[in-house]
Amino acid sequence: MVLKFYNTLSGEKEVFVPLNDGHVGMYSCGPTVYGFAHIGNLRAYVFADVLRRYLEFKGYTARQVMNITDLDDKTIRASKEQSVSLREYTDKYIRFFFEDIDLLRIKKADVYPRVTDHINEMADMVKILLDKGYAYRKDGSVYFKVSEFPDYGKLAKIALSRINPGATVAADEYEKEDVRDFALCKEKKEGDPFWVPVIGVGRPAWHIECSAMSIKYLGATIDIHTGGIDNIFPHHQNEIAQSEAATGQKFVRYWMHCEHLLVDNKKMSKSLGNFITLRGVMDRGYRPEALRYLFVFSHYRSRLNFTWESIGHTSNTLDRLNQFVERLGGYNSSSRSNEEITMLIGRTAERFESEMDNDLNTPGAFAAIFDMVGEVNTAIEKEELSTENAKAFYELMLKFDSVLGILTLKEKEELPGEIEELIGEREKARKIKDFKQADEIRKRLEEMGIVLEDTKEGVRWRKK
RNA sequence: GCCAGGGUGGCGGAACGGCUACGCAAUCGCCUGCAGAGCGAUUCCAUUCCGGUUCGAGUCCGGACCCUGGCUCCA
Repeated sequence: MVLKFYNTLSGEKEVFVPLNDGHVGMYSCGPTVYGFAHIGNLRAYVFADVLRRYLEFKGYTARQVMNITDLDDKTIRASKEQSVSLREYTDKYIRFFFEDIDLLRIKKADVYPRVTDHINEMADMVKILLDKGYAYRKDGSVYFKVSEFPDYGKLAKIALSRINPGATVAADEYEKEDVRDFALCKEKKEGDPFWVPVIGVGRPAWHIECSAMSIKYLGATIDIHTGGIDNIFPHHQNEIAQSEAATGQKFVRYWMHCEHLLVDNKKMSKSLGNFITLRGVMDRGYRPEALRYLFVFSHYRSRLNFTWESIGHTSNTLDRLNQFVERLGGYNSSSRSNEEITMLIGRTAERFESEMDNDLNTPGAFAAIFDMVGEVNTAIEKEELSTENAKAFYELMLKFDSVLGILTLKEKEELPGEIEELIGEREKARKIKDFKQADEIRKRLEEMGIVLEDTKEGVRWRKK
């Protein structure tokens, strides 16, 4: 099976071959920490997470870097408004960011570089660009000279000649030589932090940070760079120009972008009142895994329409998947297996992998899983599933979940003695068909948060 | 205005030009002391519209309508 990814740069699915055998270097555009992340931002992080987990599933080791943008107009303005230091202000939202990704079971990247910790690296890079003639100073700012970089526009598929300078901005509003040029460093402003001592200009602009930090932690050329689709232009386009101009080497081999998330078919915005955060989802009583499932269930290159109805459905599916896996975990039967069911294990594993190999086709992977679930349930019903089979399916589900990250299996925890006793009492009552007593105990347990389910293999409990 | 990507059942969401994806919801039955889970069956004219190519179109071509994003330093 061949792993393929859609590369924004070529506009095609390409066979994935990392630069170094068995190892993948990836950079993911991270948060600007001036407020809570909304679920659209979170989708992009979950996408990067699934990608990374799948690379590991395939046997690669991955080194992942995600930037934290703590220096930009928004963070500066907000920290000033609240009269706290920039650091103090952004620390708060960095904490929230890490809480969110923990809740969504996103694996930690290897490095989370903060922009304010890498001013020197950026300055060095700007200096190289100035020395090489790719950049120029103008009134205290530094700009990248787009006309010096012939491939500019290739990623975004915008021809330089087609950029219409006067379309949206008045050309003479900016003191650039060419309106298409973009800022590497911004002019010093009164009261702003200015941290580019090396070249004596204002603070670095947005785009340069990803280039400088990516090169520092992953080298001049990386395998994969991820981000939201709205980063393609100008952000990623500018990253390519800066980085390749500075190093003379290819910057990114595979560009992968995640589509937008819509809410009720509309763009999320505060004014529409459809700005949703993970906390907002949880306040409505949904588990973080339900949101993650919604993300993972759709393809990353499709727009995802979030509705409260859809996340409600999602929750039900998750319950059933969890129960299915738990049922397998505790399965014990004298049933003999047959060849068909044994072959289903390998067949499903293969299907899962070939779907995922196809540019992370998670919806297809889920179809494989659900087909298997149905067949296994039928086998249980027909008493054709052996204990060994169940164990194999159980392990297979856990393996899939190492990529998907949606199952919440109850740990094999001991119940308090009191509850154990009640369950025992209820079993006794059921044996002598004292159902009134049995139902009463079940009700009491439910009030204590324990739900009982009677199955062929005996009574099972789960937390409410 | 320009550029790019889209419009699939009640909802979500897949699909090398070809064989009911899948999930959720709904209805009925089986199982169960009951409940839950599970199983079986079923319902619903699903591919935005109009033409065309083809033995065959959700998929390719042309046109229309609608949606989303981008269009340079946070408009």
